[in-house]
Amino acid sequence: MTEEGGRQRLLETAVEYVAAHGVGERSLRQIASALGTSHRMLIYHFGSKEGLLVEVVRLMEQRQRDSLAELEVDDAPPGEVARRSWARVSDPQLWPYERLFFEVYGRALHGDPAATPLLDGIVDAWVDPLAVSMQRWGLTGDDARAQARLGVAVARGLLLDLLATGDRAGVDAAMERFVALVEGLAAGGDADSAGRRPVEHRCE
Amino acid sequence: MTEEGGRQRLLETAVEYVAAHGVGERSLRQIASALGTSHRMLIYHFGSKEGLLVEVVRLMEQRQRDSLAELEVDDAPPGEVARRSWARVSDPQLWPYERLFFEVYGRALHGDPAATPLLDGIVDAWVDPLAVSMQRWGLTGDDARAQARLGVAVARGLLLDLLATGDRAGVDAAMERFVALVEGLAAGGDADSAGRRPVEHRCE
DNA sequence: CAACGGTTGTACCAAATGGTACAGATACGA
DNA sequence: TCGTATCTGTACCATTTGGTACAACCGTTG
Repeated sequence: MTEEGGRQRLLETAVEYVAAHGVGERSLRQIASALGTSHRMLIYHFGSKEGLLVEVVRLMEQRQRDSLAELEVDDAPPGEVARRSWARVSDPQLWPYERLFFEVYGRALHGDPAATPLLDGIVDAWVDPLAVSMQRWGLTGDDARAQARLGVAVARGLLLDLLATGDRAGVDAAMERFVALVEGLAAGGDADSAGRRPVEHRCE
Repeated sequence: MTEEGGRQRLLETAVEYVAAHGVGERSLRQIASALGTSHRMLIYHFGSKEGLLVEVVRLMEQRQRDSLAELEVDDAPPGEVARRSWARVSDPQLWPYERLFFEVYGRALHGDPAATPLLDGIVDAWVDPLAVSMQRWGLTGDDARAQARLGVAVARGLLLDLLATGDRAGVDAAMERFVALVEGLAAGGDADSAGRRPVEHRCE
């Protein structure tokens, strides 16, 4: 009924289903019946199973970019940027989609042609805007990029941890620690401020 | 011919094959013929496809622990620990296994019973020994754990980046930056001192 | 030799898969 | 009203899947 009719709605519910149940072992028929349609319709709209997968991945990627755009990293200090991004990206509501991200990523690494589009900009799309905001904080281009790349890696690594363990507190503590490092307060041993004992102790 | 005969050898080559080609869409018959056997033999030795998967994951996990044990993080300073671990874990020779890791991880997140064993200790097994070594550097228990957890996340996040982009230099720079942060050189805004020069310059 | 347990090949199975052919719907403009 | 283009349901297809039944092979031990 919308301009593109049922296709778009079908695709969106497909993403939800696949995020919840995994894309791996599901057959067209399973997916279709969960979506309230027949596998015939999926073939009609998407041509093949792989065609469906491609669209799912594309939509997923687009959503990632959208949610990235919504993050205003304009002029906040780096630590605040990290903290805010983390709060956003670690929202339990997004977990199904992040699980899907990791699953499709795994597939893409093995060359699944339906999944590989996800790899385009999987890093740069996140690093580029972050790097810009880092530069505003006095880092040179290269250092800004490295710092941004590191930040993205921290977020993804901690997300992997969080999805596997569910240990929200432990993971948040690690992120706090990273923020402290970035803010330059860090290195040390005291619990409350996540690292008072600075560097100077190291060398003597 | 080894104590368990062909089974163990079969399993080991199965891991290699699966690491190279992905575990996702491969059928028993494909795997078998690549291993120079018949699918009948795989069923005989492992009971079912899932049985084979379970063993593959188990072996994979065991190897991870072994390679972890080989890392001597005894008394090196934290930055050096990070650098050494990274050099080890980012070795291109290991990439197939790391791809496999991510793929199986994706599966485990969606509840695949053959993959879930991988989740046990996926974080703690790495964090625990690292935390011990951190404590030796004057961090309290909680901070040491958080720092170790962060380190593991950085490694995994950068690995994800590296496997997707292949941009060795960029990823290494980000890791260098992390090392610099950990060593306390980085502070807030000073550009040139921040991720440039490694440790040796640290103290003087 | 015979008997035996561990191993392997051949042939087979029911079930499920992705995909297609074709006949109806349904809507809409001429 | 017809014609036409977009949909959708039914029935079907060849192929592949994981798994099994059964007989044969092999080395050892008796």
